[in-house]
Amino acid sequence: MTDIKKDNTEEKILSAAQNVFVRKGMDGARMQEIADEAGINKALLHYYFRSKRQLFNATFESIFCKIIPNVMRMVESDQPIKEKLESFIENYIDVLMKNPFLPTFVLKEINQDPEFLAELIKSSGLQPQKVVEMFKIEMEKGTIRTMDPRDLLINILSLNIFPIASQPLLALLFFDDDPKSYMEFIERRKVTVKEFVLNSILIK
Amino acid sequence: MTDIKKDNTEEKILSAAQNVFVRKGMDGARMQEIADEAGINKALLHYYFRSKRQLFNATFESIFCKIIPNVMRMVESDQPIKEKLESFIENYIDVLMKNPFLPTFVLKEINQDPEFLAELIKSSGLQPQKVVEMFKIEMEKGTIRTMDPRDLLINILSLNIFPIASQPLLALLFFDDDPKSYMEFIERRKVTVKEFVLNSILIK
DNA sequence: CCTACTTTTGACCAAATGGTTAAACTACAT
DNA sequence: ATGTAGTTTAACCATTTGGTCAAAAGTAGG
Repeated sequence: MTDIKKDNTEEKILSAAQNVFVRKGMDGARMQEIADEAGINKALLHYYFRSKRQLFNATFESIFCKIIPNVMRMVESDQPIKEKLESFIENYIDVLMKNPFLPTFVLKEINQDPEFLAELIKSSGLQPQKVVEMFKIEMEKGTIRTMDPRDLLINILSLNIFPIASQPLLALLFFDDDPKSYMEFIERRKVTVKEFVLNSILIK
Repeated sequence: MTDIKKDNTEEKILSAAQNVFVRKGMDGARMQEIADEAGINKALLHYYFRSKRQLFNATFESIFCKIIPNVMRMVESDQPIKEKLESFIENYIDVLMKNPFLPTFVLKEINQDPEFLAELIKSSGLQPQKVVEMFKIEMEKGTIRTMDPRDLLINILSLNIFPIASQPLLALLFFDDDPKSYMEFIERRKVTVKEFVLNSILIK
């Protein structure tokens, strides 16, 4: 029983912490609010995670891993480049749509603890060089236009992430502040971003 | 004399507030730190701006206006679309490079006070519809590929802003955490983003 | 020099906040 | 039953924080 109980409350805490931290950010979040959201006593937070910082870092890690992972799947697949890119963009936008606040949160807190972030990236299995290498090879094969492969990857990430991270502003500017029609717009981007990118780089 | 002195300290406060708020965010910033940075007494902050919120809003407004303005210049110019887009992208990346923390800051605090943001946009003279209209006309003329004009504008903004807003992360991932070589990369993007966009939409 | 004013300051306050501690509770093994 | 280990809680604490206030300092005109 002991272990089950422990895991249970630890999960409750982490989940509550995610909600609160994502809404309020590291500095804006209150330990009391997290405790309330988890339905437990505040001292218990410190029992499981010693300090606010540690709780925050644990939270950040779990969120960060959610948004990052599937870059690598693109590299390992053996489809032709066009299909690789298509499924990558589509999947990625899909993941972001299901967690629309996470990109904002990550951007917000990127500066908080640089060493921790570096550590996190190292241990996350992310290997951007691999992706860059793959693009290089395709360029040598002549399937896509020659350019700095880092530009290509960063462009794709920009097109995927930014419109979601800045949703409140863009929805206000272009969609009458209606989140629903903005999300429909993002849904359509699964197609339009693919077209935009492929039109730019594909050699026919 | 009265007015000059007043403007002076008010400016000092605003400038100090910008530094601190941009570094620490709304919640992380301390009134005392802002006062120190401005070299004045903390009570004076409340004398000029009644509350932290008001000081923050004033700060946000002044920063927001810095990054937003030159969208409209693109519309009003009478160059052909290709040149319009080229100079827009180049100018915009240039502005962002000179204020690399501002995009992060705006993204961070976009959620803080939605009504205030809406007010701000209204009074800022921003008219995204105008830009959208312009793109539509060009598509009808057949100079650029047909697509949702909002997509086009948002794509360009994404490609310009995101790489700067997420500098700390991207520099860590692709540039050995060396800010200098990352900024050189951004400088090169003045050219490569133009190519990327024009390649995608221009009809030759 | 005096007066009316604005600007600036130091001292102060109540509330909030992250964190601690000692006691109570739980479940299991002996 | 009793002891023991981990878990949970209420009460508490030191510090920080945004904000106030009355008095001092500065300023300009009469």
